[in-house]
Amino acid sequence: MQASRPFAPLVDRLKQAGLRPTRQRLALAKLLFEPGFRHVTAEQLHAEAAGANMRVSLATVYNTLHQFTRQGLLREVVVDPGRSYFDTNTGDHHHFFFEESGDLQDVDGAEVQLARLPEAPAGTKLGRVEVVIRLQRQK
Amino acid sequence: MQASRPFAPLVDRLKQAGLRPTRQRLALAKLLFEPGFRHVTAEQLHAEAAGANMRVSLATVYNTLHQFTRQGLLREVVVDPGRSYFDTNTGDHHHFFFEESGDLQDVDGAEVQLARLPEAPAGTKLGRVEVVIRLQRQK
DNA sequence: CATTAGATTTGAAACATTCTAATCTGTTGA
DNA sequence: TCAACAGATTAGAATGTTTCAAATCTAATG
Repeated sequence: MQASRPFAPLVDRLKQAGLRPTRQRLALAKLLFEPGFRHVTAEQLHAEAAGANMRVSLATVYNTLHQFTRQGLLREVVVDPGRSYFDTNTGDHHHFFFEESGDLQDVDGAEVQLARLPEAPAGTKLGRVEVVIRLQRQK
Repeated sequence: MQASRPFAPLVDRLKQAGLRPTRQRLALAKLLFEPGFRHVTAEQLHAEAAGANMRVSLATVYNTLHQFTRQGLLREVVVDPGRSYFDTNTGDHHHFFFEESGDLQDVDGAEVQLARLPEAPAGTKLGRVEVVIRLQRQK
């Protein structure tokens, strides 16, 4: 009955992604995936880990975020020049971006309908289509 | 008959935007707006200016790009972590992003139809809606 | 043409991110 | 169980982009 061990789901998730479940990766996975969907920067996650008495270097945080992204456990969101956000929601969705605060919020994929899209130019194939809805504070 | 003077259109454009038509701003405006629509980074524009024997510091390039953006002469496009592109096309359009090369290409606004969009959350109002179509090399 | 608000410049600083080389640790198979 | 090794982690240096600060310059005005 593996499912009753506290870390088993995360361990399995890492193994399925082809990543060794090391102490650091497990700690970061815990911070990332247990609280529900989140958007974090590397620096934020590093600070959180430090706050929770997990010793993880910033370089490892970067490595881990990129590995997780490459394996489809995270999605990188680029909306803010000079800072990358990583999104734990890898499903079909888009984003509200609050320009004032720099915050991101998920928008369910069903709430955005793309009725028409151009074809991919010759020699390329369509990847992800990202919709960012920028918001300003109402005045 | 001002319109016959070579720099008059650019001078007017800057003045209308409330910006003093200084030597540097005119030189950069010339590089940006005369060849048609373009996507440039600060570093690229600085190199171009240097190549054309225009003495402009990198700080001024950054200042100018941001001022032009604030005044609606340019549009900032964020697709690449750690680098900002500035687009001289400020009309209704979206972008192809070639992940392999990092190149951007305009997609006319009419080629993308957003049939459904969520409402802006309370206290905010809709800004720009950006659609980025990521492309991978066909294999 | 003198004044001055605004623009420009250089160089340093601030940031985020990546790299490097040394050390450590899960995993594997004996 | 444990030795061996591929892979992971680390600190700190390095890189690249962007911003800042203070001194100098210049376009616009009267």
